[in-house]
Amino acid sequence: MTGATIHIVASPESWIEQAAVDQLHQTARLEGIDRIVGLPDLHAGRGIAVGAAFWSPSHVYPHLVGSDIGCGMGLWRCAMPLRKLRLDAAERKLRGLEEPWSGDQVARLADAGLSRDLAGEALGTIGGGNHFAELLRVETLHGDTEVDPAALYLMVHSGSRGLGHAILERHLAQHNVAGLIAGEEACARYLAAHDDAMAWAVLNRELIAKRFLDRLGTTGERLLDICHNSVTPHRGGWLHRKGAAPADKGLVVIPGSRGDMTYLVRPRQERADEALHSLAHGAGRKWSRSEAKDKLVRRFSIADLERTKLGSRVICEDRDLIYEEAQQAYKDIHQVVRDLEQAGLIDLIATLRPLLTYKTRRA
DNA sequence: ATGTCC
Repeated sequence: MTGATIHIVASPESWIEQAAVDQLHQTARLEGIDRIVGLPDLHAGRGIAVGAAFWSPSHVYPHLVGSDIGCGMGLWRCAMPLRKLRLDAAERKLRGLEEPWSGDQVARLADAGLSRDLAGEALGTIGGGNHFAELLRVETLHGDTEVDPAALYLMVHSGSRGLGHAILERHLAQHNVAGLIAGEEACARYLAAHDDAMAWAVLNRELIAKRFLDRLGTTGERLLDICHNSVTPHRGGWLHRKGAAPADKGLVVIPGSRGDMTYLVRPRQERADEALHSLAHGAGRKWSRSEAKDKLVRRFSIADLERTKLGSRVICEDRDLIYEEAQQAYKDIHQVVRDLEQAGLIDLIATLRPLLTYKTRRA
């Protein structure tokens, strides 16, 4: 009945909070959950640990995916070379990304195979929490790679905004946290809505990147887009990823906190199954939002946090949010990536340095 | 996380 195996990918040097491990054990009791993997960025969430993958041969559990269905990372190589970037000018030009996108939503939705009913004010906007759009440059190349060190890069972290939230709310109102049986109609309905939210989130990141690059007077080429909140068919069952990047969808970016490095990595396949074909999706929280605010508000001014230890800039005019999302609230990304490397799950391609992060101009 | 809760 409670036979799920739990495997945590983390070296003894990595600190994993007990509350998160306890949450994995709670989730292991759900009917039909066979295997659980915690990644090195594992941390406690609201009931469900973040940085984990859950496999079931028989059940789909929407609350294991959470409300931000399709949330993930996109990475673009900008047409504008790094040497042309003027940070002061860029900072002035970057504003208004919270406003609704005035382009042809219906056409873009149709291209993505989505109904015009999914148009709305949130499409093309970053949102709150840990979401951002960030300019980066190559810090280090690891071995032979086609990554261009003279290029400027844009990374976008966002999701399905109110759409995924509404899909989960609708499910919970009917079923609470009971699982859906694969093959039954209610399950198919959820999965159809989930897949729409995933496609919507991919389009959202695309539009955010387009708007961001428009303001800088340039264009970009998308190098990758990966979702870290999803449930997908896997080996005859269902693989839920809650803050876990897929290791079977090509290159992956693993972002540090704003103010630390981001890694571009290539998943290795030999031992991928041990980690349920999943990778860490970032540094992982060390402190909850409220802890971060309490600890940091006495030590740092807003101006302090608008410049990071790497000298990058953070545009975040929401003063609660800039404390909640400060780099100090996150674990060490270098250790997280070392753990994945040691576990034989990745090869490093490049380390990317943040230059400017846009979160919100909404005060 | 949230066309977000006070």
